[in-house]
Amino acid sequence: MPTSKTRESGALQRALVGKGIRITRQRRTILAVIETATQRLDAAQILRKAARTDPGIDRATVYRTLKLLQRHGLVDGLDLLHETGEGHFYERRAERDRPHMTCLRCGRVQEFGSKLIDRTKGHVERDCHFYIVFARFEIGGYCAACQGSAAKMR
Amino acid sequence: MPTSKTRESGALQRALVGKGIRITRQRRTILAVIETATQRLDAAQILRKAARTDPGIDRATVYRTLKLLQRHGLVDGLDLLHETGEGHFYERRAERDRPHMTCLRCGRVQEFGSKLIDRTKGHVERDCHFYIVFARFEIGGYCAACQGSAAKMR
DNA sequence: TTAAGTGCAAATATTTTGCTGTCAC
DNA sequence: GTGACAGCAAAATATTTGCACTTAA
Repeated sequence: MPTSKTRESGALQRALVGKGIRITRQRRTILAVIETATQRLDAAQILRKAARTDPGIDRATVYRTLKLLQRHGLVDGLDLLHETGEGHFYERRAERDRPHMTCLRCGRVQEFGSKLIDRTKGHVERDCHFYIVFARFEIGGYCAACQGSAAKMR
Repeated sequence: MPTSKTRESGALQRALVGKGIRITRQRRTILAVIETATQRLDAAQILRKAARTDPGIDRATVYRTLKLLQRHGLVDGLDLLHETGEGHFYERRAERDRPHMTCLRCGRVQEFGSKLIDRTKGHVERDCHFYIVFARFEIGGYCAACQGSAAKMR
């Protein structure tokens, strides 16, 4: 499964340092788990992976760290936002803030930029008096290469 | 509970009947709660609201009904890419394909329509040769009523 | 009638919290 | 040195399950 967009390693940690937040060994471990994750993880999975690096790490520390990251907008607690309704999963936030389209057949993800999206956001802020914290535009379908070979869509 | 936008009432129930699933008083109550909800509800909220109509209703029944609805794709539905466990929040499935904004403080969801979104989709289809199956545009932030009182995080 | 559904209570699972000793800065 | 943090254990929440009794179809 594709999509290997290199992420700036250590970005989360730098963000925390930039906010004057103390970095501990445990936090470093947890951040690394989240940064290198290839899929969304729930708290238990994060704990399990973190424990491979740091066996003594405690669940409470994981929960507290996730909450910290959420407060600072560095991860999305999907149970907060429920974008999927699935709940209690965590992932880095940045990835989803960029508009992207996912091919339902080959799984490839492409980003796209469009001024229209910014205009839409401006429109919402102005007309609805809504203060936007984040916006996601997500498209699913079939990419050029997969069209034609794409049979059914659920 | 006034829903400004009238949704076809009883649609969930009809869907279940259509699938040959038995309708009980408790299920009818729960479906009504979900259908008339103006925001996303978690299991406890659904239970509380359902209990106003049917005081004896049990949490286990709520959980079992939610699971049933999920299995049949009537609530929450699946996420597009990673399907997984269960969740904390539930909503009618149809809502999510429409552009909406969620207030991070009060949890209220408002839909909005914008021609700009359709234009963006057209743009993607044309320029990227991408066949769109679904598109979601989701905004999180603070609604007019919650602004100001929302400053704090910690 | 009778399989499916409900309530109840107890079992699990998940998340939070109070406290104390420790470590990052 | 000191205030923030981690670990531990216990509490608070949330969800699931076994079983006997009901009920929709």
